[in-house]
Amino acid sequence: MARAKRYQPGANSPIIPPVPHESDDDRREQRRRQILSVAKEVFAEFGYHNASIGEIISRAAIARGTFYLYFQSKQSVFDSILDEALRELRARITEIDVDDPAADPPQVQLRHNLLRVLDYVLGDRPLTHMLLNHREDPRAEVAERVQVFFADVAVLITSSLQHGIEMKLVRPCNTALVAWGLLGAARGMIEFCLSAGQPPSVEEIADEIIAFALRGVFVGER
Amino acid sequence: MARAKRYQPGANSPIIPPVPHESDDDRREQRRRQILSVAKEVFAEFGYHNASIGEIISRAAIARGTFYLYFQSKQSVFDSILDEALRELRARITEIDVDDPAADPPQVQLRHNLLRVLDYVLGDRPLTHMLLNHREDPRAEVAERVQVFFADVAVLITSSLQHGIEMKLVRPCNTALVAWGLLGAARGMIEFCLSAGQPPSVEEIADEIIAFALRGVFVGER
Amino acid sequence: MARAKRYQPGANSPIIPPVPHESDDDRREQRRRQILSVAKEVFAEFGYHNASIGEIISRAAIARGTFYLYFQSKQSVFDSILDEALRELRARITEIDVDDPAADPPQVQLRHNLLRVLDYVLGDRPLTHMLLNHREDPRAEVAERVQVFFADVAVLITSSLQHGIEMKLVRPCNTALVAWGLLGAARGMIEFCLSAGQPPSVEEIADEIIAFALRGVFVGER
Amino acid sequence: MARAKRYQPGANSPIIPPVPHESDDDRREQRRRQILSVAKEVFAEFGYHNASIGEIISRAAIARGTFYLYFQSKQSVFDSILDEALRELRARITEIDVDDPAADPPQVQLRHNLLRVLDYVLGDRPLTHMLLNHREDPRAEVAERVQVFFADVAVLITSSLQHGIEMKLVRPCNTALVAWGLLGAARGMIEFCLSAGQPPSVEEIADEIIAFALRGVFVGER
DNA sequence: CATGAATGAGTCTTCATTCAT
DNA sequence: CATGAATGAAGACTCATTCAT
Repeated sequence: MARAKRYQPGANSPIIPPVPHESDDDRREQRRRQILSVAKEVFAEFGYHNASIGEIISRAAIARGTFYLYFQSKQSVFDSILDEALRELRARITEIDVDDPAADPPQVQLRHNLLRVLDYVLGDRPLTHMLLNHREDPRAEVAERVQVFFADVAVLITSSLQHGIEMKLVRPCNTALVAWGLLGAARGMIEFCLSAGQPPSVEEIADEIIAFALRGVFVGER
Repeated sequence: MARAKRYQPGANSPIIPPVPHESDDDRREQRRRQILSVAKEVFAEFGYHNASIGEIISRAAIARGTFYLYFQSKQSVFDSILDEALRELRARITEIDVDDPAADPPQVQLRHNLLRVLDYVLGDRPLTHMLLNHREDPRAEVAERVQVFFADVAVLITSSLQHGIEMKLVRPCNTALVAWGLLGAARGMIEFCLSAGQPPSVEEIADEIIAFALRGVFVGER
Repeated sequence: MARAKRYQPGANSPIIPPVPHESDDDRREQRRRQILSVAKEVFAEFGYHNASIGEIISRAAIARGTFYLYFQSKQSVFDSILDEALRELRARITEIDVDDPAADPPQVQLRHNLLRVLDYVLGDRPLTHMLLNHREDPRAEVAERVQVFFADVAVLITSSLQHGIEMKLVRPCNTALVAWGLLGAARGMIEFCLSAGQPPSVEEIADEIIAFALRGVFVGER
Repeated sequence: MARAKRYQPGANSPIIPPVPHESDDDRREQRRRQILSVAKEVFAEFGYHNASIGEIISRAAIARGTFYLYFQSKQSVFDSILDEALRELRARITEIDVDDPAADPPQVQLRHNLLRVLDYVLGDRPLTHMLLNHREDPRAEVAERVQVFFADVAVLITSSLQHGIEMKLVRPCNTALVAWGLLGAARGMIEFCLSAGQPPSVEEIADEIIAFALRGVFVGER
């Protein structure tokens, strides 16, 4: 029947659409996401090296071979998780526009960025663990992209600061250094929230970061 | 103080050398430190898991068995490195005294703290690498103590902030959150310096952190 | 002591040579040969692919890791075996000299070659098995060198035939084709001897091959 | 005869087609032969062990399960290929009749045998590759039947030689040894032809083998 | 009959640790 | 004390085969 469905669907099937159950692609994607999700937990819990395929497949309740049906290697699951997260994060970060008079004021834009990022990050503990803690192995494959991601964000912040200085909104400073400081501050706060019993709300965190950044960086009173 | 014991043995040991030739204990201690030093490089270069005993003993030019004569396990060298570093760092961080009128003003005390820490940290790249990047493996053996150390520092900062608020020196805020933010900012800047081609001077970093912290945290104009 | 032996041998050792037991290199070489020998059997018995490291170490009564102390990989043991055999065989095959009047007559030279080769080959059944039967995997790594070896020998024979034709000793023929025929004949006879209950003596085989070759190839009566 | 059934179906099947559309059995047989043909290529190209079901089904453009609808196992496809080849070869080899005065002279009979065999063998490269190179694994499943086939042929030759000696046509010799030699010579020449850029014609090969065999084996001035 | 997702036994390889010399 | 050969547990990955649809 499967064959008929594939090779001569019209010949022996009536009006009713031949796909009552969800499509194969959907099932495949579901499985993939299930494995991905389990793997994320395992990586968060054990770290890349101590995470074993055995643990992953055991939690996912699949066979060894099944894992390799969806991912080429341990490295590749890890990469997939990271890639998706970084893509998602990048999408949530937009450069702050200080030129357009129609745009929100910088503080508001910054707040929106922060809220979007914090929302995502604090909603996925295992993932955040991975992002914050997987910086081992500086020379080799594993940590590379996390580093690169943070570096990218730092560049974004740096150029915003530069811009701000030119517009007299930001006090003159070593922009790169301060950018890394701001980024680090955000990471530090997120780290705190992860380990805190009852973490502050996303809004509170965002506001604290902003208060911090505004006062620490911006010119003028406040 | 622990440091004194190591670097100025003459200060608290009697005049007469305890043995004609270099004492066995000294020889042992020398060897130990040599291994420790090499291991630090290797851990910094490869990360904990990819660092192999083979690499360590090869660089230290000792035999496999010799390594285990000085350390119980791979884990234990790692611990030793960390322990010493953390001890050293703790010794360089003193709680800021805002009560004693004879003491330096808080900003100066803070600056001294920072200079002492940055001095140590930026003077030992491999070590800093380890401290910043070895946070993998949250549940298991490896990262525990790094986490604990940073948590300790955060507590120190938190209580300083608390104190500051009471004395109206610091604006009211979520002290723990801000403490982790400050700590993160410092780490972020240090991380930047490690990867930067020509890092800023220790003083510049310290001043930027302080400018940052003062404005971000302290009350009033400035 | 071992250390003294290495770093200051003269300082604390008397006249007696410090190496009463056989040298470390000798022991290492012994071990290596033992593993090599066992591996040869296993390869001969199971074929390259079905031969497992497990079988080899079990027969050699060594641990898994020990194997990898002496050989980099399964492939590399196999290569070592082959390399040695081919080196040995090449050394036993000398081009037949038909020009030098002081040399033995061609038949005699040929006979010596054959005797030397047969001696070696029939004295090491497992090896011969490997050489005759490991021609699988035409495109990949394994069989390459065996093929190459036989091709080399064929070239040797071909040029001898060519020479022989020029000197009117050999009947005109498709030399390459006949060379491969002669080589095949020899391999066939050897194969027979391996499977025969009581194989003919080396001399008998050599003589039969020669009778065969002489008549099949040489010009004139006989 | 089996061959007739395959290559000249019209010869022994009635006029009326047995079914309106192609019979199910025919379809099945077609599929089977298609798989067999692809598998032969894959085995020839990769060798038994490196040949994967995946490669076979991919080239045959069928599903994994379908393969197992036609063959029990990887081993069994291999066996089928071999069985057919050996059946075919056996059919092309007839014992040389030296008694019947009406029969062709021995040389001619031999030549016919050779031509028939070479025709088949050189017309199917993949198959020949398999026959010549798949002799790995002496103890286990794979190579057994190839060995047996060649042994059978050797026996055939041996008895021919025996007969020839009795009739004073062949010089006295170790018949089994010489039989394997002849067989090996043939294989060697075929091997050469497979790897040669432009192989000699079937006739040339046959004649060279005969020249070789006649002179090497037969009595008298020739 | 056809399909292809799922299975899991089997292999190679690494590396921290031990111990006889 | 020093040595380094030996160990073996652990882990990643492959692939022939099955079976529900």
